[in-house]
Amino acid sequence: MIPTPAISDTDRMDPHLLRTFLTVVERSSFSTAAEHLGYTQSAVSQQIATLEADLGLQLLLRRPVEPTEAGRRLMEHAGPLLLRHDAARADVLRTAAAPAHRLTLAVSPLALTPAVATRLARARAEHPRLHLEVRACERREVITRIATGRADLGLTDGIAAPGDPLRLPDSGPLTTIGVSEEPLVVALPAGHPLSARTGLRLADLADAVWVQTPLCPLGRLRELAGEGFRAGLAYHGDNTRALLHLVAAGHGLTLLPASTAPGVPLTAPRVGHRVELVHATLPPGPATRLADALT
Amino acid sequence: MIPTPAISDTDRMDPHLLRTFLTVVERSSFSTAAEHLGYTQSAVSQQIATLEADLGLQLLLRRPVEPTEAGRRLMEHAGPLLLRHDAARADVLRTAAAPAHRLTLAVSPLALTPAVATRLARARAEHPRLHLEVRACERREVITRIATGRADLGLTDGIAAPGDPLRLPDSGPLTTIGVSEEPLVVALPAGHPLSARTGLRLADLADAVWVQTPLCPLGRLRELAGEGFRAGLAYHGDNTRALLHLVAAGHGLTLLPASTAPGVPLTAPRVGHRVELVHATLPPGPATRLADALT
DNA sequence: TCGTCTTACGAGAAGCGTAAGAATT
DNA sequence: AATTCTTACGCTTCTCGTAAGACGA
Repeated sequence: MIPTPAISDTDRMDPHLLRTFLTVVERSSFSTAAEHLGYTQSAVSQQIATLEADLGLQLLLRRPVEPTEAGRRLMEHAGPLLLRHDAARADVLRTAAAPAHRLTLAVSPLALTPAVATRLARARAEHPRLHLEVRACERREVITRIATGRADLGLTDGIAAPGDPLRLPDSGPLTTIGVSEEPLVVALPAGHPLSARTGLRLADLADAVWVQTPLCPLGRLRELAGEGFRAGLAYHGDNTRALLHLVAAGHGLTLLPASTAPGVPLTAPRVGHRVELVHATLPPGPATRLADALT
Repeated sequence: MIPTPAISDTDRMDPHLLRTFLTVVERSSFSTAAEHLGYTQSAVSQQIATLEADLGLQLLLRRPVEPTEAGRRLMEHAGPLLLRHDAARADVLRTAAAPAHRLTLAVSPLALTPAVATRLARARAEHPRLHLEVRACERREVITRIATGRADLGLTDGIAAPGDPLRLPDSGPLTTIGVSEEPLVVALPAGHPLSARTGLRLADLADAVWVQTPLCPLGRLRELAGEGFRAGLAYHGDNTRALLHLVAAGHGLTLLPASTAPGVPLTAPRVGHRVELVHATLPPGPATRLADALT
């Protein structure tokens, strides 16, 4: 057990220190982080020193800059903490914001499936006066944008067992509603041993080599189906066509929503592609109406 | 949408301001909060003013002190945020803590069922040199104690559909393992109309009047079974015998684990009582061994 | 008038930038 | 020698406490 003083130590470890720490670790550099944050190198150095003194632990190794064990632990907390922090701020400010007639919808790369696009068209038809702005972004950024008020609505997608909700990062009370589900298909190169199989099992998939890409995160597959899913080439873009080319060339397998990978016949067992609508507590007005229409 | 500056506004709204705000709202008083936190009334006043100026919103009405709409919104965020904050700190500090041979186990009032107590005895028998200290506390405090390092292990209980995990407040990465499940029984006074029923349905329960008590939170029942569950008398203690006396006297119904309410024959449909073991990432040592033995 | 919150003001601390100093490559 | 982090030092800003003021009950 860790001894704790009367009420709480809490009142150190300020957000700006955590943000600086996070930036330093991400960039592996005090000076670059300082530039990025608008501080001097000196200030960053002092902030890290304050943090380390406060906790009584070394958080970073210098030259090269790299987190220690304790630093890695703090890393895991700092991100979510700052997200919740920004989310709280945005949520409070939302109470005072005037209902806008221009709505921003953040969408992750694979969220705009044909079914979802159709639904969106129908919803817009019901509210013709509404200016809707769609902004594509990374999957995790959808949540961030909603939480921090940089988008009013969001569409995220992910892999889940049919009927199950997605596991989204925690940023306070967000409403999520399932909008669409469809099968996932297994993309593999011509002549791959699995393409001959008829009864496909999860274990077969786990033994293969997979392209490592945010479009089909291997970590999530392991969560759902146990270990395995060896990582091959990493692809960091959001272009499914390019991804399929990589698969065809034998760099590894991947899973994609059936509608995104036409002509791929092999359905993945036990898992599907799910799209969810995400939003914070909406002010009554066009945002609410659009959200309702989408559901 | 809310306009956002370059990187982030985050670096205001410091933890200590949130803590002060929370305390002021809880106590509905600046002066009492100040005393409790070890500040002057003046300091608290200034802190609240800072917070309000930063957000550009009034958070509190004065005389009587009461949160505004925005204030209530901030309230909902402040608690969880501070919990995560303390949890992060404690988790980092744990990396450096020496493995202790005295373990503290926090338990909620209904967590120590006969089955769990037996299990605990067996686990202790496997590790005879271990000093174990059991600390009873409120249900939500179990999580707080674990997260902030004021306990090494915890046992919480709650109501859940059979097989489902409990819904615990978010305070970062905690490990939870189901330890025991048993039926819930419906305690009701002699001669109550429901006692004659044989096929009991949830809807019947929702129509009745219930004793409002942390031992059987009505909010949780509504989450699981829809609205209804009218609140009767409120009982704030943790004494199940006293609670059963209140039920017998007709103040309302309640649900209790079968082993806690001997002689009550009526099993609640669709929901059960579940006990979970909770802990943070444990240092290798006695804590880990005990946790394993409990599972 | 009493209790309670706000405001004014001064003392101390904290935080940042400049600039010089180490340490590593 | 160049780069990068740390330290010294001064300045500014912040924050708190004391004390006086305002506002309600």
